Amino acid sequence: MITRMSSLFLRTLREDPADAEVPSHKLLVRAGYVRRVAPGGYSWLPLGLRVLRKIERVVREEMEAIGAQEIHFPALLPREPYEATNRWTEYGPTLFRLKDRKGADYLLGPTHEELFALTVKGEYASYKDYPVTLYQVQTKYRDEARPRAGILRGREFVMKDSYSFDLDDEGLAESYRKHREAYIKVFGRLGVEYVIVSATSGAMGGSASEEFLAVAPTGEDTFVRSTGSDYAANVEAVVTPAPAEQPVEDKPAAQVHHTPNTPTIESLVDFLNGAGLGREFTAADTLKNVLVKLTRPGAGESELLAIGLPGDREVDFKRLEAAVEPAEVSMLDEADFTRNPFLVKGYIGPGALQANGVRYLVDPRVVRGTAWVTGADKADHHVVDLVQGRDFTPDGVLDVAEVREGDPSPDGAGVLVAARGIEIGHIFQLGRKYADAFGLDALGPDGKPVRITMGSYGIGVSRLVAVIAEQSHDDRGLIWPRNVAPADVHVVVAGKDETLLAGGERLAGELAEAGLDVLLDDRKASPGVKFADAELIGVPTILVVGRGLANGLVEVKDRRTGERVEVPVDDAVRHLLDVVRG
RNA sequence: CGGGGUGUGGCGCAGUUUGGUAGCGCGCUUCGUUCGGGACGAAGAGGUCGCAGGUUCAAAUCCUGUCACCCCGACCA
Repeated sequence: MITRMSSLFLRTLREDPADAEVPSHKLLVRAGYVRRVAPGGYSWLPLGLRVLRKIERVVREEMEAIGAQEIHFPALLPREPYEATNRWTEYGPTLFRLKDRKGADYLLGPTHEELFALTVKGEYASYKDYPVTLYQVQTKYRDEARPRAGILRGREFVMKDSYSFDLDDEGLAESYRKHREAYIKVFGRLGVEYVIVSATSGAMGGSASEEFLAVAPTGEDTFVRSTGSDYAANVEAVVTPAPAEQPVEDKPAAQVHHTPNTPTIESLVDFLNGAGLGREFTAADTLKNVLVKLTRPGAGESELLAIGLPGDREVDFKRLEAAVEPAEVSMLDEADFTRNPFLVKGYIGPGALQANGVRYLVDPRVVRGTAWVTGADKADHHVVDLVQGRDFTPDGVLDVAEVREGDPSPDGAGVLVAARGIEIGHIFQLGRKYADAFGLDALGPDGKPVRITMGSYGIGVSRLVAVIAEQSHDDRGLIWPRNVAPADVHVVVAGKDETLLAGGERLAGELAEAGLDVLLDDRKASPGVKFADAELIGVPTILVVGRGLANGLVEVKDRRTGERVEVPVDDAVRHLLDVVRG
């Protein structure tokens, strides 16, 4: 196929758009792949649509390869199924809701677990029908609080979501494994640099879950990996190893000390070390008690939650939010302290919390037998050697302290290092949450119903366009991997001479004849403009038909390396076929 | 939702402090010259200055209100 730039619906921009910050956003707009129409909403222009379609094709091929069958739901959905799973409420303001003319509630689907479960329930009733995996490539809607970075994070985006339905846990594990393998193939074919990390399951519910994160400094997710093993996890999902429990009997008795003007950890440690207690204290010896409010979706009232963690750590609010999902977290205000006079700012200890029925959860490092310096619930007083399991017993463990580079890896091998990533895929073993909600059963061989177990698997298809651009560009423009490039070869006619144009046309025709997609720059622009546009657009191979043609030579340039070779015109097609087909 | 900022031809911006009826670059049209790294000359087309109200002889500019958008933070494929 030949695409002539003289008639292609394309206008490149010389300057970066004013609203773009990240490279992929700037370049996709400048190169004429996408245009913004609304906050978080983008039009796909011809070149952009080609890249999107190529990614979709790779995704479809790998889904079909594991036996998944494509179906397609409406994006506009009725409220009822989401009411049944409580997600109409739990999804919160991120759900796009609208009313029809009769006042009935609708939503624009953010993800389609409900519909898939209902559809399978409607068609299948026997154990002989299972397992089955269905998928769709759909436009999804999420009313993001703040869309940003162009199509990296829009309110409308294309997602491939698939769902597996199995009779038992072993089947689910197998479906999950197949998806995991399929995703590895997809991202491999797309040339994306990524990591697979343990993840939290968020609003979807369910248990086992892993994320595929594309490595990019502009990413919004932080993940860690171990220097000593292949352990990797989203920071939200890092599990802090608990130290061994210790006996409580041999610990010195807890003692309350007058510690004037020590509302912060730093001032407390300074004071203790000057107090002549006969030992050195560090921030890690103190137990900091942080209070937050939790609001459950649909509930009007919030409840207090106290988190106890070593004084050298902060609460990581992303980890906290992930841990208490779907509840919302907020800070306490002055009114909360007034209402709860037992909370003495800067001197809060486990004693008053538990005496007043505040749920008290501690960091995994705060195990039985450990001794702490913590607040004595009285201004200017702290207690030293308060021992977990003897002097206080928390209500449970909550692992939400910040994760630092250099922390030991949870698997015991190596230490953690951090990096940024963009979520491009997520696989879940959902379990029976949705099957329970809809009573999705199969009649077993013994005549008894078997509750179906589900998996849910997503790929951010449109986001991948931006992710690839983010990972593959230079200061001149985009550099597409072969499998997703909008064309195989970009033929630049470098000059307005009729014989050059004729030569370019002829070569383009031969290349197309040989099965390649050709982008032919037959415009009446100067060579400089054409070269610059070719580099901006980013087709991996550029064929220059220019001054050498008089001597029977054309030039083949590699967009990525900049390497150029002259080849005889008569060898050009064969040479390019070799280059393109690798 | 908290903080910061911006609305002026298709795009990027100046003009607003100090009111006098809109300008620059890119892009676009026509003609000529040019033609391997974003050419040059000449002539053009294109703007209710976000919206509403007010002050004034006169408002892009001052006042009031309002809307929208962008960026940073809290949320997610």
